[in-house]
Amino acid sequence: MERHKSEEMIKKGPWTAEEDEVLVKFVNKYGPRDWSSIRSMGLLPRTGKSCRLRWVNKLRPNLKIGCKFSAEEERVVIEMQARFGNKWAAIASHLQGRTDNDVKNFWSSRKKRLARILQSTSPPRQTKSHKSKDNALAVHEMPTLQAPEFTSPQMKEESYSKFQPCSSSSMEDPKMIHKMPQPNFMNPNMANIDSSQPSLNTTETDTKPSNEILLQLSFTHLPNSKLDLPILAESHAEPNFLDVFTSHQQQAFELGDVSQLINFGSPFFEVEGIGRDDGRANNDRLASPDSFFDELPSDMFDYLEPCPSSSPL
DNA sequence: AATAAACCCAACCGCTTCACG
DNA sequence: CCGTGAAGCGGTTGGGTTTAT
Repeated sequence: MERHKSEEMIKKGPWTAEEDEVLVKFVNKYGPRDWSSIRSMGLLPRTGKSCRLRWVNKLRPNLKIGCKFSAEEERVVIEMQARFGNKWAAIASHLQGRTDNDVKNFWSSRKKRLARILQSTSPPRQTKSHKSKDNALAVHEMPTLQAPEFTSPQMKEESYSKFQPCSSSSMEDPKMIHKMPQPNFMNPNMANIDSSQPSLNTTETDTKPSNEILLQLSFTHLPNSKLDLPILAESHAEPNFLDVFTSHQQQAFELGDVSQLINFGSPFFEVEGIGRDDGRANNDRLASPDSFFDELPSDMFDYLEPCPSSSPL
């Protein structure tokens, strides 16, 4: 296969120790910028993009290389993902020594683990004819889950101030603070929901945006894997925990098992009109990391020993 | 011991944003 | 204001490693 000469000039694939050395020397000399000049100067046959990525993910100082996420880190990731969506860089900026890639990989591996757990504990799949797409269509019948309502600017501030970026993170960028996603629950990117999926927002979404659901959060509040689980949609396909969640909710709803329905909900979001205790909004439950974490399925996260090289957050 | 499944992670790609001329 | 290139970001993939059967 004949290749264009310019393509041959660009190396791809794993980095060698020699390349790393060159890159580190470059950064030490010029700083972490002008990545494209690494190639133009003839130092490395890599694109600037590739160089930057290598530096950010592997070579920059104070990275926690080969160190699994601690319980505290898991907690931060879970909470921040619930609040802000898949803003991996923003989340990583709050975790010392972690990169967006780390957070992203962590999250997706837990997602896969979740899918597998659900699949392995689900009852035999129904036939296609029985199941049908009614599941999806019935979604709009779901009760509306409510995001915590910021009744005052102070509440909102307090909510954000819980997450301060790690000051020592070399990844930190002053711009990042401004770029920290706001809890715009109307932003489709926030929900980590495949755009092909039916929206779970019920009607009136545009009238009460701040109250609408952030459904991907529910992934962290799975029922215990030993419990009966919803019938998975199309188990030959990639399990989608949106499906799982909605079908579980629907199942509970259809069975009139309100307690199960609520328990599957999120501490951040309450079922509208159905309080956990007395029907009122349980503000004292909102955003409580401890209670939040206690509800996670025990086998979803590792809670590993703190990394020896990590400093307490 | 062999194999499959699950897990982990490095790296790439495409898109968006931003700065600058 | 507009075009362009650099940088940043999120999604995805592929391959190596570990664990389970």
